[in-house]
Amino acid sequence: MNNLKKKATIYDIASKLNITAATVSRALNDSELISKKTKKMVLESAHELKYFKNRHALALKSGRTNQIGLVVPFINRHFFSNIIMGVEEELYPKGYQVMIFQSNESEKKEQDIIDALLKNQVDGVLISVSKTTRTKNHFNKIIENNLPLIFFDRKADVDNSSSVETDDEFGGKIATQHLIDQGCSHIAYVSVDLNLSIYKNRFKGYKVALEANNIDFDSDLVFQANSDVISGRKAARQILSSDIKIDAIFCSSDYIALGVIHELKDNNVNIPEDISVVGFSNEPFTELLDLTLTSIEQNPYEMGKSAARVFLDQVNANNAIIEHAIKLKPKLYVRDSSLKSFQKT
Amino acid sequence: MNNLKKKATIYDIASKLNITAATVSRALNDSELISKKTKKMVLESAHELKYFKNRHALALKSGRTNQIGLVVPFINRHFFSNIIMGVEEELYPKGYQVMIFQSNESEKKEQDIIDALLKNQVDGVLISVSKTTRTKNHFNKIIENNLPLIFFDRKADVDNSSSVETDDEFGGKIATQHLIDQGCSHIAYVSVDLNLSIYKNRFKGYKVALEANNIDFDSDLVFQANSDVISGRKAARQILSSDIKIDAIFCSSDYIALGVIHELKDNNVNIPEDISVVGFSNEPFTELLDLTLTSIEQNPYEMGKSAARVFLDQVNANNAIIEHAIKLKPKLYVRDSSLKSFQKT
DNA sequence: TAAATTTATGCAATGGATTGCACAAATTAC
DNA sequence: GTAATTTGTGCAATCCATTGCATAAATTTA
Repeated sequence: MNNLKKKATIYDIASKLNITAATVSRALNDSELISKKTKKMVLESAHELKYFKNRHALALKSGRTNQIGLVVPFINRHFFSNIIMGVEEELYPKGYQVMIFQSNESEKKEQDIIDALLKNQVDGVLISVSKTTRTKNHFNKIIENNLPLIFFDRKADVDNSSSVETDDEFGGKIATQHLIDQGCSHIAYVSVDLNLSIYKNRFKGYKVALEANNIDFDSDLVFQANSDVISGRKAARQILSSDIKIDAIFCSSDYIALGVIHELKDNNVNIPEDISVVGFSNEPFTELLDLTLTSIEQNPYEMGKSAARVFLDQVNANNAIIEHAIKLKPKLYVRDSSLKSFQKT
Repeated sequence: MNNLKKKATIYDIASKLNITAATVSRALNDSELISKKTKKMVLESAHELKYFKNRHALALKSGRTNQIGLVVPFINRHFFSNIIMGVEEELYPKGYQVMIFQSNESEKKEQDIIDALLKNQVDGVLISVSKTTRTKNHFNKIIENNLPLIFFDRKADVDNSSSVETDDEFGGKIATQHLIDQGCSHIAYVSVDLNLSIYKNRFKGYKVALEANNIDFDSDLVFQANSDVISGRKAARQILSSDIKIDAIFCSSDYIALGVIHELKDNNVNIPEDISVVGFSNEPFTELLDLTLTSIEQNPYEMGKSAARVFLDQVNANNAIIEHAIKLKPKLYVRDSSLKSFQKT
């Protein structure tokens, strides 16, 4: 009943050719101390018998698994799922399996996942740190095991690790510069928690751009919000109800920008004629809106690829410690919400 | 330099307690032919030494890997990434690792992935078939290896496999019924390729609902489109330029619905007063629009959980062949685009 | 042609856990 | 108190591939 075709092993090849498994192994691994004739025979037989190395035997023997752990807060976020795509695309052809885990933004879960990964003897860990994480003992464990540790998007301060991030300051700068180029000079900034480095850096870019254009920074133009639509609406209401004159709003998140737009429209403010709006992240919905939203693309796919390459680099250097700190330049996508010359056709 | 803490093995426990590894193994596996005393000692030592079973040794010995293959067309689609979440949530606590792969809608890649999975000796495969897949030899290979094969969302006709799908006919029916309940009687239907079973079934549901309400089906009200915004616009233009009177448009995809809405608005058609619009899939953007879109939620997260449970069922039955064919009921989300009583505040 | 090298292969242990079989110790039966 | 059971452990093989060491075969050197 059970007609499983037993998988071929090096012993099958060996007995077929009347040689030993050791010879077969050497032939398959391209050892120099094997005759060309034998090598050829072995490779042919291997092909015939549809032989493939058994990952688990290899892992058991070598301690290396050709698996890496990839930890993200949530896999169903556009940003992270595209990072995953990039990582996979880069590592799969090199024979690595990518094990994906979600921390759900929980430090406890993050710790558990890392324990599990170490138990599984992964060859390295790529991780985007959970928002609630305050300690870094679990990250150090990875380093102590002499495994490559690469942070992407959100990093922790861990010795001997690498990181790939968005150049958020640059993103903040080009967004602001774009608004200035459109003729805006009273640009409000709506930020998410300024304690988080990504938002701090976007804010910094905003200020840098203002300064570069000789526009005085005005702290009254800075507002705080959470990264959601409701918060965006609230921020817009606050802006409108103050007596500050404004001709643009730069939002540190697309969701905030969306809320802002809804609220402005409800108050009969013309976008972008009266007020221009720019978001951040280039979420898929930005180009699906009636009034499409100008935003900053972080290119998560490239971030994933980049993180994967850093990992490969470390592996190729025999896990020698190489600290990469890569910053990827984000890109501005100009759309209806900020293009003053825009004419609805 | 290399201060890797060697991981503890059953031999470490054995020598610490002056017993053999065999005894330790039996104690750890709760064998009945071990004394309570020994069992207790072993469990304590295991805890002390932070012992964990080596997956690879287990896999090598048993041929079972506690890994399953999960194949989706693209992981960065809202629908599929939520399925993945559901699968993980269900299988991770049971000790399974979920290996995620993308077919990119390519039959060749799908075949390669399955070969790789079989090479890796996964314990089962959950897959959503690529759109371009025409053969099923690769699926049969899985069955021949006596492994559980579970299709989700899109299935192929393979003996001894199971499936979890959306009840598309039901979805089509409730969407149509909702429009009828809103007072519509001239309901256009915009379909994607009617050769694909999911669209065929949605269409069927549409017709069933019409019939149940004594509305004659009119084939002139059926239009074809691709699942994107441009196609939706085109379909709407076609509908408007014909002299057919219409009071609702049921679109078999949210992207089509979005294009339809854009086009209708551009032609000063009031939604939902003049024409109601309903989409399908409940994409995240549907509730972010100025005019939110009524749609059908397929609950991919539950689909993933359900598929995982079917897998566990088969495993628990010792891979005995159990053919599940599950249909999940989708749910209607009523929003602005179809609610006639809707009043903008 | 014998001796010294080089080249190619075999032997056997290793990595970690499981399990059928054998056997010793403890328990029960008579 | 001895025989018959039952219970608990140990031994050793197995899963598959790798690799240090030993050795046979082929080649070169003298």
